[in-house]
Amino acid sequence: MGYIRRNSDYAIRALTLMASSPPGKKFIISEIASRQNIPQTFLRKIFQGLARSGIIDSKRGVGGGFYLLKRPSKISIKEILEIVQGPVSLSECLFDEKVCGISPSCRIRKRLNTIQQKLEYLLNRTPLSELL
Amino acid sequence: MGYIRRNSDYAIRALTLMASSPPGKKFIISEIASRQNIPQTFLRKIFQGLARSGIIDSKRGVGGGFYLLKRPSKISIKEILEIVQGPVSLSECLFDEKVCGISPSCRIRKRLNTIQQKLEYLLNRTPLSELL
DNA sequence: GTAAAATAGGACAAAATTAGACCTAAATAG
DNA sequence: CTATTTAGGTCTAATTTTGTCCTATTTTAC
Repeated sequence: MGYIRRNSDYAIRALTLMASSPPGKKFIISEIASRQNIPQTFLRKIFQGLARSGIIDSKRGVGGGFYLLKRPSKISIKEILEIVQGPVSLSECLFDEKVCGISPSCRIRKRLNTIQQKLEYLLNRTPLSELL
Repeated sequence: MGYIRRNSDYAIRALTLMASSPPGKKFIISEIASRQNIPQTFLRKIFQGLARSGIIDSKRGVGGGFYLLKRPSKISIKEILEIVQGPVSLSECLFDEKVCGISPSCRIRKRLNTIQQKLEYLLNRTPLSELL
């Protein structure tokens, strides 16, 4: 099914579209949604989260819309994923200590953890600006 | 939430347990389930898939059970994941061509693809034998 | 050959997560 | 001050994941 859920997929695509215009340019949901084939109301909700996190900002009313606050080179895929679908994690047990009792000494945990760290590194060093 | 779902988490833990005994040793579901705190009936279903794939084999009747067919050093986490929860994939669009129309030229797709390949590599070179 | 021990397999149910729709509030233009 | 445009927030529907249950089949022991 894929680790990147539809919500973060939409987010990445929408932000990439925004990043390909001059900084500060405002976009209304309906425009992004129709250009990227994303359900409007869903994208709206995703953008609310992105706005709370400070990647974008919003302005209501006529002439309003959303606009990027951060430079595309400073926004990583990892950051987007974390905002939209939560912390990057290969396995639940890496995130939640109490899932299994043997946590600290667990060999499986240790191994998965090193893989996860490499994955995080890869996602972290891929900024939006690389996706244009 | 994590990419590794509960079913493959269970599979990895169960197989790891089996791998720490001499090859050919038979295990009954109820024993593995209770030792690893896994719901019996769920583990049974997971093991059916693993058996179909050839990682383990089963014997019915008295004295029956499941036993490893492949050597633990030859079973990678990637293989287990693929059997239990399907192909490793970072994003749906990498797997399913028809998710978005711009597939081949899509910059996002290309980038995610290289990350996915590295992830696959990492999972592939981590065999069960490393988890004991 | 019958009973007991074990898995196989499929249909079904519950819970959790994801995706999406709908209604409300704010800002602006006239 | 009203209509329009736009985002905010709550709620619902769909899907996926996780799990149960029941019946059938195979194997062994007596």
